[in-house]
Amino acid sequence: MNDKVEIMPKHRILIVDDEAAIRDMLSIALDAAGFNVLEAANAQQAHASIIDNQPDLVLLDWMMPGTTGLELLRRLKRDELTAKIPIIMLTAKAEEDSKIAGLDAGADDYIPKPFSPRELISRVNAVLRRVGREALKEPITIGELIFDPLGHRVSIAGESINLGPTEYRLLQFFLTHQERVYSRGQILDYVWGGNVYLDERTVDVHIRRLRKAISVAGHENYVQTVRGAGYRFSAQMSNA
Amino acid sequence: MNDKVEIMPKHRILIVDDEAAIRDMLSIALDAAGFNVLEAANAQQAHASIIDNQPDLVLLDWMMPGTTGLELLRRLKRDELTAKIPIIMLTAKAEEDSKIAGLDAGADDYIPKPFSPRELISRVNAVLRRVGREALKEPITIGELIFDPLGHRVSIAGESINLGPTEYRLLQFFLTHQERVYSRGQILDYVWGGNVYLDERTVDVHIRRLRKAISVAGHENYVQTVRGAGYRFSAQMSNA
DNA sequence: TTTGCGCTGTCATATTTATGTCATGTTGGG
DNA sequence: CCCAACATGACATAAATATGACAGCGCAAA
Repeated sequence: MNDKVEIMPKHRILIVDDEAAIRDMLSIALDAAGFNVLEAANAQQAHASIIDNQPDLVLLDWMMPGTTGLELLRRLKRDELTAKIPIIMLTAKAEEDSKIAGLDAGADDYIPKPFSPRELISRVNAVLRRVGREALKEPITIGELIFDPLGHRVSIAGESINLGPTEYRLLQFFLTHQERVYSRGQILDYVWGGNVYLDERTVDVHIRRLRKAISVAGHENYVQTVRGAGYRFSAQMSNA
Repeated sequence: MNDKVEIMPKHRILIVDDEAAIRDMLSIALDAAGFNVLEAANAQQAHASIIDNQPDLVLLDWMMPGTTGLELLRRLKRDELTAKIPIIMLTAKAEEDSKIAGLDAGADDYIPKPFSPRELISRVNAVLRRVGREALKEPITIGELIFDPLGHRVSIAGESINLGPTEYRLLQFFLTHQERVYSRGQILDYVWGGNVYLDERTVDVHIRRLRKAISVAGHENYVQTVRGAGYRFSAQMSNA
């Protein structure tokens, strides 16, 4: 058997609420429950933080000055890159309407105020468990290449492939964003995380390492160079 | 200097409202803002006008006798041909319900009555801008040729075509400006960018490279030479 | 604590690809 | 039939990317 003693990395939770008091309350409760807490006071901050920090879950207040929670929710769900981040709406309105509209727009759960910290934590965990299962569910197969998120393993034609952490994330990113060109800057943002300052050429090097790793058979040209634009992962071989 | 006097074609806006007074008010405001205005007094007229005139945007009253705005909205969004036309709902109901239902059904924005002409114009422009941006990401298909901006890929009959960055931009320019002649100077400006000094003959060379690249089958004469004037991209083959 | 090893990011250098210009061949209209 | 306009292939150069090497770092085993 394998070493399953892996430490679960702390989940990052972003709290979006215009009232500092509520943010503090939530923050304390979530922190005590072992989460990593981020905060934003409005939709703009929230959006920036989501791009930068890629939180695992967003707690989103329904009513906010300026862009409302619902609008932000829709915007997030419209963008492919943020669409899969689970959202829990918080609302003081006890009406069914809000609940339905929120869920329709893609919220994963809905917590009416007032709520107890216990209930909050329980719902958060429930949503994380659910989406966790879904996100990690099926391995991604492409030709002979199998990417198994559960086992954190990549194999080609049965042979297990050795990838460094960065190459693993890079491959995961590509597999979940196929047939589309990404600039080096974008790749740095999505694979390395928002606020790193790195030479863009670093991407080239990791691309090369990834290519080398998966080039066991003839599986090289999945990762394609698009001159002047960036890189693209494509299942459809570009040759005849 | 060059002839940069390109005329922005007026956007066509369809107003759908059963009250003539409101139609007039909207019409005047939109006309003053430089839009081309169409009108319809009920859902049937509206539907016919949308099919016939392909407006760039529809202003749709929520409450109308007979088929309501919401029903028309749903119908339009169901039909592939009209699904992409942006719709702004107008409503007297200030309730969240309407807003949510409208947005859920696919409306692009929602303006509660009463509203100022200024707000109307601003929202219309905002929606048109957003839709315009999104349109840039849509693949362009012309015969067997597919131009996919997101994948940064051009293919003919399924086969991927190899283009240099400049040829790619040149093709993109032509695809978004079809059926019109552009001088070499104009093409230099649009494709190379304003401040380059290059021999105009350079355009010829790139035109040739583009032609060669897309001439896999018989797809050559999309790019047509107009003696003494420049070049034109035309989908309708000019043979025979 | 020390040692060793795998990972990373950065360079300098090699390799590939794209670009603009030129010389020369073709074409079309008057 | 002639001339101006356009097409084409070749080429030197510039630009972008690939590659191999390397040193610092963190972590885990000894």
